[in-house]
Amino acid sequence: MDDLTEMLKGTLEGCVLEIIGGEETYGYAITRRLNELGFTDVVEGTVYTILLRLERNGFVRVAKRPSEMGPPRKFYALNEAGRAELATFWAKWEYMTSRIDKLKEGGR
Amino acid sequence: MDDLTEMLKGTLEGCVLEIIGGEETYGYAITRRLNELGFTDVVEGTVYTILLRLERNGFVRVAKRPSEMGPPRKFYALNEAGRAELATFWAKWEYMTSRIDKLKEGGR
DNA sequence: GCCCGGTACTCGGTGATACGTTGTACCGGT
DNA sequence: ACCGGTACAACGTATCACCGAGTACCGGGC
Repeated sequence: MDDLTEMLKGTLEGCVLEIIGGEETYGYAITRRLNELGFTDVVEGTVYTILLRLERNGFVRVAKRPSEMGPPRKFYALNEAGRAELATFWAKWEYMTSRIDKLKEGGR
Repeated sequence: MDDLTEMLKGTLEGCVLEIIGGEETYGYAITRRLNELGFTDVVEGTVYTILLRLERNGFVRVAKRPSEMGPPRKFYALNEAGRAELATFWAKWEYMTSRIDKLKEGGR
């Protein structure tokens, strides 16, 4: 699939929130997960900027833990604000997709 | 619905393409149409920048015609390249939404 | 005749976001 | 000792939607 970057703006952060909401995890693993999901072009640099933004905005709690496979990992988990943000994200997603699907169906 | 601007990036242009694809129309009317559709915050300035971009990228043919309700209007219609671009847009949209819905359903 | 609101388009600048690149650093296998 | 995989951070870049100001055409009310 060719370039999705513009279309992912505003939604990729939501995807990361959803992944973190599912289980406590870390940047490198999140990138792999997104790649498996089909977002093959998403690179680590992108995910880390999102994670730093989430941290700065107070949506996550962070714990640094050693790894057996390399350097230490920063594990992220949603806090209360993060769960609220995730809920608004899905609400917006639902709203937007329904309108666009309506437009696609030739909705007058 | 609160701010959708980030989420609309990359898709709003596709919406405009779809609207133009339906019938030859002009900027002001496209804005009204988007507002009716539910994208209430989309303003004229945004639509005009998209239209100029479409023109610059050779996706539309343009015809200026007088109006009985004010200044002359610039009518836009899709050309061959525009129809192709619209098709790719919907392909990307389909691709992206399916992946994200899978993520939402907890798809492993 | 004059202003005002609605119609219609253009242009310059702003902010947010994903991406590219580079750099740092830990680790195991050869 | 080197290399590839793991793991994070920081810089700059491009694109896009938005905002604001400006220009201009038109009809109706005063």
